[in-house]
Amino acid sequence: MRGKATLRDVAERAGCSITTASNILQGRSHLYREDMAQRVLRAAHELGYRPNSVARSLARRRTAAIGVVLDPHHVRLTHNVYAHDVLDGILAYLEPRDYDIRLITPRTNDAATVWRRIDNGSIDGAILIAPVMGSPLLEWRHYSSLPVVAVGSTLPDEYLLSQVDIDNDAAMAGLVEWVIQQGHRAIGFIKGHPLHWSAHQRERAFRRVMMLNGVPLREEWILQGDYGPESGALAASRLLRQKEQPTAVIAANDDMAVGFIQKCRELEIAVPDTISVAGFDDAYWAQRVGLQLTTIQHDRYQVGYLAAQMLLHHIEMGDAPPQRILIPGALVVRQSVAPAHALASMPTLTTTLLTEGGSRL
Amino acid sequence: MRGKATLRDVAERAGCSITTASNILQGRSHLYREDMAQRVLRAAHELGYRPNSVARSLARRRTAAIGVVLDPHHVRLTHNVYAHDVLDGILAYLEPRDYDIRLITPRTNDAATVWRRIDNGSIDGAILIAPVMGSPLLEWRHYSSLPVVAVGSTLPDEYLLSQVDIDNDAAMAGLVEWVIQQGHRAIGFIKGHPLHWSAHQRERAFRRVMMLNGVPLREEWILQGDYGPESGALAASRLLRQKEQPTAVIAANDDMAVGFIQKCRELEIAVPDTISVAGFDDAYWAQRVGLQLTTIQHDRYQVGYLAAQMLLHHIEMGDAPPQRILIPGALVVRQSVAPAHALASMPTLTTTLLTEGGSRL
DNA sequence: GAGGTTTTTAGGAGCGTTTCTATAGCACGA
DNA sequence: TCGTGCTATAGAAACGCTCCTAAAAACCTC
Repeated sequence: MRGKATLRDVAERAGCSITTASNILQGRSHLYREDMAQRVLRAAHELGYRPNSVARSLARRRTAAIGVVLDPHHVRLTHNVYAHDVLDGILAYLEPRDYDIRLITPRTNDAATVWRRIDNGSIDGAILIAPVMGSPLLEWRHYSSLPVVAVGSTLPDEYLLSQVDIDNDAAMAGLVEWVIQQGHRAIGFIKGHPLHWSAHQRERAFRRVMMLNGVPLREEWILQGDYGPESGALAASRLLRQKEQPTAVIAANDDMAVGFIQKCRELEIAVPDTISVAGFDDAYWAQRVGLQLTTIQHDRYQVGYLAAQMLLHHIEMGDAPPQRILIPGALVVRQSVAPAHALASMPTLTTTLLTEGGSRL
Repeated sequence: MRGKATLRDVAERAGCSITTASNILQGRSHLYREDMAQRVLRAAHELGYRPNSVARSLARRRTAAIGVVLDPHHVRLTHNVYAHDVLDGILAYLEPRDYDIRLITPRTNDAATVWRRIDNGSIDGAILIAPVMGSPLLEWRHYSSLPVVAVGSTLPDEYLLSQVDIDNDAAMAGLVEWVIQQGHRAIGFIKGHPLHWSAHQRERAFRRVMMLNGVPLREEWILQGDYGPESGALAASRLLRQKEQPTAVIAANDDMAVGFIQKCRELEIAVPDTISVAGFDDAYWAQRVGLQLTTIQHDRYQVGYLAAQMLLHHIEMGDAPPQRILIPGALVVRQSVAPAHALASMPTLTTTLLTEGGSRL
């Protein structure tokens, strides 16, 4: 019984036409006499009428739903911690605006299948979560004319995709700068996953700031990782086996930094006394485990929130030119990095410094 | 141009009726002559035709979408770690079956609004993520006739909801039993969030097994927590301030156990040498941080997978009676619990023991 | 070559809304 | 008495698809 009452039923019970019922239920009751409006509203209430959103979408040619598309590369949502916070931000923005969210996780690279699942009339626009290099999703403009915003990957302009991301370059630059200021001249780096744009941006910033400060870059101290903690541990065992070793290591993310530190503990190498370690991301779990990781904090929630906002704007405005928002990160100084030559005097308070602001395309 | 070709366009181009095009594109080409089928398929391909899923849903009276509903209580998805794994399992089952997922996060308790958002014809069924006590979602049967499966909360039978959950009772019983077998007779407990069914079930199992084994229950060692790490730390400072202290503490989840251990470290109390600590859940982040937490591992992914399977079954079968699946947990022995009187001989290998199996309603 | 079967194709009524357009009914001034 | 301009309401055509039913075409058979 419930959930099956249709507009026709309401109209019938109120003794009016479907048009009338529709108008009044959409809030246009000023068009009608007071008592008519009351009759319809009451009828709807008595029948427990709920408008069928599918029929409405068809008639309106708008679905009031947006798709959140996970790159096929991120096989499991779980393993993409990034996505959770972003999703929260998206939900927070969209929920009060009565938009629905469709979670789309293509598990194939077959273009026809992927696009049939994404652009089949069921959404008004989409947010792409961290598309990686070579992802079929990057060819969006080629397969779909739906508005779209990419988050978590700062993409080259030629893709013509709107984007919201953290400012990887500026944030990493600030971190490296700071480490150098701590007196370190022998600094290693653990790279992120080679298919992630962010990995390259963070590495590039590292190299640039090192050069600019005249600190020698030693390739044997720049190790490949994949953003996973195990790869950090692996990098540690590789690095610490070398004859000469850096006094500080910057990992492209916290997970690898934690893996690195774990391995150091196993090998009984003191952090930060013997070697300083910095991370990036300010991962939730790394914080509450007493590692006191010096890292870059950034607001993933806000990334999602702004992405949703930008997407709705695109949906309403029709095709606006692609836009890019970069959100600045903040350096969080904890205790995993010590001054290079004054190991005794470590900062005891947790300090937060803003790195330089974001930029716009 | 793209994404706008309609069935009519395809039919026109292939020189046939809409019916014919529809049938062939739905795979019923055996009804037609080979060349007709080819013509239609080619036309569709040339036009880049993609069936409009909204229109299809309306006509078929099935949406091929299910809703994943987060309890309003879990304000942020992020803070509900549980949900991620479950969602992964759901996605894994549903994606290959061409079902869509709608993420629904009601942020209000107003019934009309909540149900207008959930049961408005846009989904064929729903999975409820960990509804808490007093949640409006529990009145599902009262507001909706859609098939539904609850996960993460083992609910009383009277709600008439199908469920998939881990077997909190059996798993906790196994853990407590094991701790007692390690020789502990002075055991404390940190309770989970009072609105979560699981918190009560875990506590009840703790009390029962203690009684059954004739181990004295000391209420001053049974502390209220809320599943968050801070509440574990708080419990630690409360407990460790007492004149008499337990030799082991069981926390209702890992987050609290970790908070507890952190606080112990601060207070320079050795774990497990002075006090043993066990957790529950085998949280991802607790593992890779060197805490070596003895805990209960359970397969949240499978919970999601089975819930999705059960839901689809309900959708296809019409109203089957509510069903309940409880998945057994596994005791993972690491190093945070030491034998009560032989602190030197701790297990060095990580061992996994299955607790007793699940049960069915 | 008429009647009967079977194969192949088309017609058209939904599905539940929205929305454009039309039409009563009525008061008004000219 | 006749438009004119309101206000309050209804009709009906979409939206793009599915699917039940029926018609047309082809193929037999005697």
